[in-house]
Amino acid sequence: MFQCVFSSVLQPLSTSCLFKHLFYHSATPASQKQPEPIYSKRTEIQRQTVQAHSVKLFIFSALQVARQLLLQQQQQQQQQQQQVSGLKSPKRNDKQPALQVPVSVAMMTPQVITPQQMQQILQQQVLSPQQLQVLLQQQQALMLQQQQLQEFYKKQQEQLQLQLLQQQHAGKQPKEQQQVATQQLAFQQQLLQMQQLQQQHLLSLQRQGLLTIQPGQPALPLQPLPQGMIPTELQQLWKEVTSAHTAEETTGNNHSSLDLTTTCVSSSAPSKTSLIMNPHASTNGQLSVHTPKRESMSHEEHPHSHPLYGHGVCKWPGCEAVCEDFPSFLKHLNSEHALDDRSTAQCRVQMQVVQQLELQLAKDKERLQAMMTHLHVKSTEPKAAPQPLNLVSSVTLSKSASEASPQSLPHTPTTPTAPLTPVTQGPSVITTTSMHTVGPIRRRYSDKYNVPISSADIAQNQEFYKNAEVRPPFTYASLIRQAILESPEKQLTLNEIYNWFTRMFAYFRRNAATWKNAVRHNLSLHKCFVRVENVKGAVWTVDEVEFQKRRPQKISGNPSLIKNMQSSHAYCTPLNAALQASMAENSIPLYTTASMGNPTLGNLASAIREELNGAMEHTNSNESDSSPGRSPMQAVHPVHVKEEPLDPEEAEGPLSLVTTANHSPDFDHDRDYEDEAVNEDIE
DNA sequence: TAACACATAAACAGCA
DNA sequence: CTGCTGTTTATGTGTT
Repeated sequence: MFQCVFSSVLQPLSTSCLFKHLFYHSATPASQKQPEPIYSKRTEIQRQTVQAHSVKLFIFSALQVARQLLLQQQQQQQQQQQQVSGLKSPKRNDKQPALQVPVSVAMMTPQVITPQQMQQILQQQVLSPQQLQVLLQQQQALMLQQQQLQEFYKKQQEQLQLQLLQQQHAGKQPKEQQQVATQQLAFQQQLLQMQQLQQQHLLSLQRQGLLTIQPGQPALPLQPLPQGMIPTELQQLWKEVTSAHTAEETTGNNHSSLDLTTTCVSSSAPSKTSLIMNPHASTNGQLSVHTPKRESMSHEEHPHSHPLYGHGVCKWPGCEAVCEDFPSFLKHLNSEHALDDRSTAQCRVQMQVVQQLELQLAKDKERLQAMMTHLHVKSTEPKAAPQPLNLVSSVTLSKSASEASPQSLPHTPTTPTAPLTPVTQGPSVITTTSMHTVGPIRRRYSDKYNVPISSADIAQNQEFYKNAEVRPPFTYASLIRQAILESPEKQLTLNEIYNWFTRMFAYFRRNAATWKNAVRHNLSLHKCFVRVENVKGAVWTVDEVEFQKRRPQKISGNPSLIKNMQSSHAYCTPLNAALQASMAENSIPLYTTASMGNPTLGNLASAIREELNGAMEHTNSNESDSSPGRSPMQAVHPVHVKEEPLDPEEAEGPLSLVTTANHSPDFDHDRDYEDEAVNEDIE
């Protein structure tokens, strides 16, 4: 369960409802402005962590030259002192007596060799002087790390104190604590990663035989951060620390021998957090070759490669503000996408989208593997580039992989918003939120090769297309038909079709003029769309006969596949079941009849049946020259034939299957339906 | 290369 | 006049 954190709403939400709910907040103005965008802050967090790490190693490298065995005693003394003082900075104890946020001592405990262990090692006399030196050097590095951590944490404590006081005066609402829980998690994760890094070092020492840990000694006291920290303060802390570490960056940036990204991904940390921390890591589970530091530096050196900026347009989800240059984009980013309720919620939505995509990708990969195994096809799935999920994507991959695969990295300068880019719809349709879907670029492919699958694809990726600004790989005609068929009365006004587009596809929430024009154009152009005059206006219906007529060219290849489909004697029910199973398996929350007031699944299933029938019908006609005009809907999906005279030019005799049922005088029902759907969405 | 399907842009008309 | 709706034409791209 989630809770909507918008200022006007505090509403418990399920995961699926959250998407819908948040969408209707998209117009909510930013309630408060803070200077730093979330993504930048995350990047800063990563960068600072790595930088701190690098600096520590650099300092250590400089120091180690002068260190000799004499350091043993000093180090032991140092450790003993720390143990006595509870490993807390004395200054912090002095400064934070009352309001100090509890800090886990264990978290601050370095994974260093205890004096007992050191003594043990020395007593064992099993180490050569060189080994001892190495050990001591490593130990020293850890000590430095630890000191850095302590200082860092102390600084945070101080800042936190200040922020607490400020907040008490400002009287901020407590729900803000939830709004930036993501940042808190990220911060905790970074600290945990630091710990794990130390842990890895310790383990490596163990592997080298340089260190033996006593059985009773907890080797890996990994403990989470206390939950007492207030995220808003952490934001400020990070900012402070960021500025404080800027000097270090200039000195230590050449010594980043340790990459926290590795720790980030290889650790058992939840991938969710990993994604938060490293948006550039491939969601495919592959490691990004870019360290966070390089990433942020690249942003500084090549500002136009900002993942949220491209083609002069802000790429923030749901935003398409035109920014002429990068500074204006930064200004826009800071002003419009500051750390406020909306941005945080959008960020969460994005996280959910990515999570869902990952889940789906994993499952579909598994499925693909099983299919390939079953079909005895050698798996050509490369491990370097994520493959598209569906067959539609696979079809397009051969053509578009070279240009689209870089889209899996947000670094690419090419950016979404195809309609804004007049050149092609090729790589531009992929957004940073849709790294997996490299494929569905050319809608016509899907329409031509996989019409039966496309509807299932719509259903299967419904949530995806609703939230990710990816161009759906379906033609306008298919989408319009889908919209009309999903309506309870199989008829929609133009405006309702518009609403369906925007509701079902995030992609169509921008560049309205373009796609609306295309919708109108398609409605007028294709005979399969029939305009029906009504008392209160005109509605559009689908003439299935005409729609099927334009099908023969669509499924042109792979007759064996179609034959296989035909051979399935009762394909409808299994398909429907498979569809539902697939949805359930992928844990994709779907509209249900109950939640939508709109039997989407049923309509989709019937649409699939229809399209399958249509495909096979035309295959039959191709093969056996059977009558092409007969609509499969007559057998599978009977509809009510309205006798009311239609447009005489469009009506095609008694076979016209225009679904104009229930033309009640009170035609406001359709508008009500829209509103109902919206309400259902919110709930 | 031609035919076709499709997307996109745009002009235009009718109407509220 | 403006905006919406609907029609039509032109153009470019990709596929067969």
